Amino acid sequence: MPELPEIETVKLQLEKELKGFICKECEIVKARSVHGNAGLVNGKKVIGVRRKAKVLILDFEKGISAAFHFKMTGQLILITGNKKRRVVGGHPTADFTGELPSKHTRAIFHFDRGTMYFNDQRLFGWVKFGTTEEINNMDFLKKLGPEPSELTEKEFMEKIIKYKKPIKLVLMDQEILSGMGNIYANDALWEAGIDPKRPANSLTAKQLKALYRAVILVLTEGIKYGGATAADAKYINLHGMGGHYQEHFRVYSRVGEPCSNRCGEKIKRITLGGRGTFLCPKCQQ
DNA sequence: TGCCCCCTGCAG
DNA sequence: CTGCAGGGGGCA
Repeated sequence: MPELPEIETVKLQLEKELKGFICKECEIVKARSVHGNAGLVNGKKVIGVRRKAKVLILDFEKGISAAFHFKMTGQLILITGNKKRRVVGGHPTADFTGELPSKHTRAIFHFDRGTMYFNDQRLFGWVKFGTTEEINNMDFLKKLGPEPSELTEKEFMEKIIKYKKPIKLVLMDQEILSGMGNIYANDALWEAGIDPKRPANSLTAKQLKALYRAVILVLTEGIKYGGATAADAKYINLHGMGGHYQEHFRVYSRVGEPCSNRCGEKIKRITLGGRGTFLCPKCQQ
């Protein structure tokens, strides 16, 4: 799923595209993907688009909001009046080019100037409706830790050093630090030359500093390249997909390939916390 | 903190 | 067929 840079990309696009659109009706296709009262947005204008970690929030007039979590396979596809597919976010399924609604469509926003489809193949994602206050105060958002960019180097170091679990799991724990997922955590650890299995509290000050820089670097780069569309290059040319970070993966999904621009060792895949973990066994210690 | 689970679909 | 997928919750 989309991690912070992917959601940020969708946010930036929707901010330009969707502001001022009036939602005539929100149609629920799959009830289990929709929480709260979708009818709240009917007849209301979109006045803002926000992001908190991996959660995308649409603010409507009269104090109404809708929060999306894409989890692994969620996506939004906006088709404007001229039938052009404009804004997409999330998993690279055939839905980007196929008929809409697709079999993965879970909710449809019928706007005065276009239609937006919330698709989610694996049904892990959700959209939650409520008053803006209810959305702002929802448990999921309140439990999130700070995003890396909200911390100074010193604050980052003091926070990370408190945990003894593997550093990669610390980076991915949304209650400690929010926004990073599997791709960027893997790449940041390579960038900093740190073994993902290292207990966080065993890192030296020098390594923590390098990690802070690495985390900020890969997230910034992710946003700059419009996120990562997919690990597999075959998706790159699909219409409407703007992400290019996958062309800059350091180790993520690159098992067996050489540790490029560094030692040339073969990149290895292990499992950590149940997730695929990629590393260079030679230059990550 | 470490497992197992929620789902669907695709590649090997 | 098995294993794997950008997330996260619940359980011991």
